[in-house]
Amino acid sequence: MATLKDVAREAGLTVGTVSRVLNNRGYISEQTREKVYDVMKKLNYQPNEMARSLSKQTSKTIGVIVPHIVHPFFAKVISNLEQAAYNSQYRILLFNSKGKEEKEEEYIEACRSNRVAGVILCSGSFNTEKFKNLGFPLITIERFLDEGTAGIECDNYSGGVQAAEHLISRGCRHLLHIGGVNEQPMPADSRKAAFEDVCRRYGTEHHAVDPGRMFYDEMNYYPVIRSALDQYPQTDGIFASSDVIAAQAIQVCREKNIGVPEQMKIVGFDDVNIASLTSPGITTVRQPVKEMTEAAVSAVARSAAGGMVAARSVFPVSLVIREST
Amino acid sequence: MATLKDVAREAGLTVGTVSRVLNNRGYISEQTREKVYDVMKKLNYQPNEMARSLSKQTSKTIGVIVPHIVHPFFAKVISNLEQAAYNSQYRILLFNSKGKEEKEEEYIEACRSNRVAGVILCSGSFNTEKFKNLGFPLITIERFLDEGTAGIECDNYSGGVQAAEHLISRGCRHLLHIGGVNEQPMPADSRKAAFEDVCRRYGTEHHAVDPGRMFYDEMNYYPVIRSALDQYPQTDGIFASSDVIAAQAIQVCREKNIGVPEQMKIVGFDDVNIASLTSPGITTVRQPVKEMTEAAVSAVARSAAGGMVAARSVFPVSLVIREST
DNA sequence: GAAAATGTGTCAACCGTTAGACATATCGGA
DNA sequence: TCCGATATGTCTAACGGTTGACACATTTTC
Repeated sequence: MATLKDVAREAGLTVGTVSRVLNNRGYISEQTREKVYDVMKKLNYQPNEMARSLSKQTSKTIGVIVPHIVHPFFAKVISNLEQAAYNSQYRILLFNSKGKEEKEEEYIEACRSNRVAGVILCSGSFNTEKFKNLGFPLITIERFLDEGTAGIECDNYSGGVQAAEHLISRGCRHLLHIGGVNEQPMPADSRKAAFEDVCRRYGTEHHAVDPGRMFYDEMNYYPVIRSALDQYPQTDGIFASSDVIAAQAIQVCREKNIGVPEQMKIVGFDDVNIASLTSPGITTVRQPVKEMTEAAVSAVARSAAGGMVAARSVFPVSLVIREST
Repeated sequence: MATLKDVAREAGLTVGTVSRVLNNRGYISEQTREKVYDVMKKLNYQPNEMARSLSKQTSKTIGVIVPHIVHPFFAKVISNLEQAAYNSQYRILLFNSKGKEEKEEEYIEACRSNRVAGVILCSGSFNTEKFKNLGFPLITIERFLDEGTAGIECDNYSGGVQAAEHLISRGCRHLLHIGGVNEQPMPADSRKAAFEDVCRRYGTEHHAVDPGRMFYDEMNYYPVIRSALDQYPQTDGIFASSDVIAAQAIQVCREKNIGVPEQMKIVGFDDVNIASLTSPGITTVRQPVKEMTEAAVSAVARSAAGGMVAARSVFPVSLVIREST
């Protein structure tokens, strides 16, 4: 593959000069500039990012670590991160930790080896010691981390409040919360806390169940939902902590001949596209994923440029009302 | 961040020696080896992959270009590629072309700049000129490309045959095929061809509809499905070219009070996890994504090592019978 | 007991690019 | 006339690692 040196030779210049036109450094005559561009095109030259990064001591790559790729929420996060990265001329190196701490650490090390500009961590493990002195910013999305440079979350508590109040205002009197899969404290826990606070405030009967970690990979929440509905048969409103769970709750209701929304109202969380594709469409708490991922990428960019970033950013959520309530 | 030089100094050796223990090259005494490892741990040393790649003239990174991240099939492909890459010590640089040719080309150039070991292309555009003389292997998944080093597909034709014969053997007499989103010729087209061949052979009445590209991003096939069922009301069997479409077809049937599988039998394609999570579960043609992605990664690895790889590999599919038929 | 094989380690060139130091040359102004 | 600003370009030391060439012991083999 052609190198700067080849371009320089072909253009009758030195590498220094060519590098200057490439990086818009110093003074270069229009004539020289054009000459260089011509030759680059002719030789089908592409700068070697490795060499560039090595020399500049920083790369245009962002490490993204997620616990799951197939789950719609994370797929949406990844997709939006890719878009945001692209807009800022970054690339993403994708890692799937599968929620395992060892893999997460291993991937952080891989990022370090690749001298990424920063890491965006959406994963759920916990070993905070390993995250010190990494040499690059560590941005988290929906995840607590003292050592992180910046934490980005949605307003989970407000989301929980909106969901619960909505169900109550729709006439539900026996509420059920179905939680996520996390074992460690997560920002998302506030959803449940808010739900319980609201129920207590209104004096509404409520229960909560939590799928264990075992369901994480498979996204199969049916057993929990079925057993929860068997245990609390009078339930007339469900607040599910994700749209995937909500979608499955709809199916379970169908099995049991419980009409949604007539006999059972269901609110999800996230607003991923299955929420609008089920029937009935799912009323859900929308996370502004686009804004959150843009904030994450721009935090990396700013931090890489030596700038300051907010230690914690909380994005507002909004209730999207569809047919399930 | 600590460098090889730091490690060497601290261990009282030269960089050459330290590099040797790192790469298991030449003879090194157990004592020296241990000393080096101790110092590396002490200094929290991580080799600089940039420098390494630059020197070795090859990287441990694979570029992955997909047209969609949120679509369950591609999410599954990405997830499996990441796993396969991890197993072979590769990392993946993820790009979302959104099916746009310009972006695809841009991303191929980005891969070239990053001196990837190879590119795995699942995207759908067409400009074959640009893909010549890249300097690295170009592996495609479910995609035709003359210039590619290797093409990996599933046996789409056989899948179509199995789906159609299954529907007919279950007693369907008025079949409908709902196609995918591609505008250009794709391996997946054989699904439809097979379906039509089988129907003709059995003398079964059949029709086919194709969603345009417009549905690509949104994965919203409802309008096509609804209008197809309005147009062909006697339909009693659907072969959908993806599980996402099949899942939506089930919903449409529910809307229209058509019992699945009693009045309408539905077969999907891919076997992504929504297929087993809908109710009824979707009978579908299973693509061996794990094997296909492993083949793709190992093709990159082998090709990077100067080896030969099959120009075209076709993987067998199998019918997974669930409740929708 | 010399040649060959096995160990152990050093040295320096090279990978492709960047960027600061350093020539020159031109030109307007004091 | 000399000075500093403006333009244009060259040279070379990094960046962090790899690797072949080479030096020197020590052991084995015939």
